[in-house]
Amino acid sequence: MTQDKKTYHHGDLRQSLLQAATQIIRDGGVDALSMRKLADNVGVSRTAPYHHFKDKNELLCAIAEAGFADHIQAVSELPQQHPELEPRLLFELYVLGYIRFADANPETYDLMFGKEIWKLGQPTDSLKVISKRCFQHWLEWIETLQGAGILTNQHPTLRVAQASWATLHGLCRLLNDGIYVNRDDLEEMGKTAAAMLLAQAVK
Amino acid sequence: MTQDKKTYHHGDLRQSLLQAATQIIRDGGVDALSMRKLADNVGVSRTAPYHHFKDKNELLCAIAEAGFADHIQAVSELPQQHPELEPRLLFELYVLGYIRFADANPETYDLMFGKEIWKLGQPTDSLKVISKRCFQHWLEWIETLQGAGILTNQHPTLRVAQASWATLHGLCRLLNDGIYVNRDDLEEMGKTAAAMLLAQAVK
DNA sequence: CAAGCAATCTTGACACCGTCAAGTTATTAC
DNA sequence: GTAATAACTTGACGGTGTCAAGATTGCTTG
Repeated sequence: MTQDKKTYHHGDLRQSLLQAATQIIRDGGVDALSMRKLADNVGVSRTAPYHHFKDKNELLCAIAEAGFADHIQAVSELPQQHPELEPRLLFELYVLGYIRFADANPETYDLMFGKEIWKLGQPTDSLKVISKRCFQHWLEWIETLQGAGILTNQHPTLRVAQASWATLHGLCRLLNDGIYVNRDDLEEMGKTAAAMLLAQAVK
Repeated sequence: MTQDKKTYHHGDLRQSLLQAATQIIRDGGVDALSMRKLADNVGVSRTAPYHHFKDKNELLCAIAEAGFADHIQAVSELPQQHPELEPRLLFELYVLGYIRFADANPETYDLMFGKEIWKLGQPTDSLKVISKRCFQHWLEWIETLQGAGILTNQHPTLRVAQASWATLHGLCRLLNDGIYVNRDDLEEMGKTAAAMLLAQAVK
């Protein structure tokens, strides 16, 4: 896969690195990504990437950031794409969309919400910002649904948002990590989860 | 920390390894555990551990297994310790117990339900058995609660069990991985989650 | 257009890691 | 007591992230 060098200066190394890294991760998981292999893959020396990313952590943050951007965009489009849908169905669609994203990009999802970055590494400032924006988005929607009376009002918005997010997140993790939840159950699980969250509102 | 060797044969290396490994993990996380440091820590050569565990994966499985045993025992004791409690409160206690366990032993929890073993490594047969038993336990309880009418009957027991587990698991992961859920919110979060799951039953 | 400076990329080195192969020592079984 | 076996050792291999120092190039300013 090593491509022969043409010029001393690569030209657009940063972008090439991100692209190649994303591909490697998609193929073999985060653990398949090493700075050396990545560099070799792009056709530069082992330490060349360090001129564009302080360290591996920063590279991973950049990938996660792109993931958040994708996620936010996909989610933002939903209401506009289905303006006729009533809130409950839209909510279900959102839930399914969330789960499908995690299923389709398990490694990116892992990076976005995993301990690799948040606990072990140290999230970039820009990553912090965009991840917060992602949750904020959810929070606002939960508030809307609470207002519309289809989500419980008995708990603060923040709590409901956290709890519901946890449900989706937990589902995705169980699925992606390969324990307790089977891939075939995905769609049904998503609908069950959505229904259970919504059932809440009935007083 | 290296202790000087006394005899060529250690005597009870397997146990010592497990103990030391658990300690290392508790202190510095799973990533702080290396076979070499572990061996050094116990006072044997680098490859001595390999006579008791096929590889690192098997060691980790053994630790996770012990974690499951602890968890199952703690949970099994609950109903006996509080026989007077009504199911709803018992449920809340269970939820809080679950979360507290994850909070008190984040690294073990990670090992028990994380991809390190289930996705990347390969779970030991005995680990598979005990983890299944753990979930089975939960499943049976959910069934009981469904029977008592304090958990929804609108979805199959398996689905409800998966969804509720996912909620707890997701909460613990967000907390332990350091994203979206703060450690100070723990108790309140647990109660909210328990309440949201139970609110379900109201028809 | 030339000179110098900064950005980019290189090789070399270091300290780790998991684990295989082959040799050594102690314990156990006959 | 001797043979087999389990427990443990050192040596080695290929892999990792990343620091330091040097080479090459492109850009800026005079």
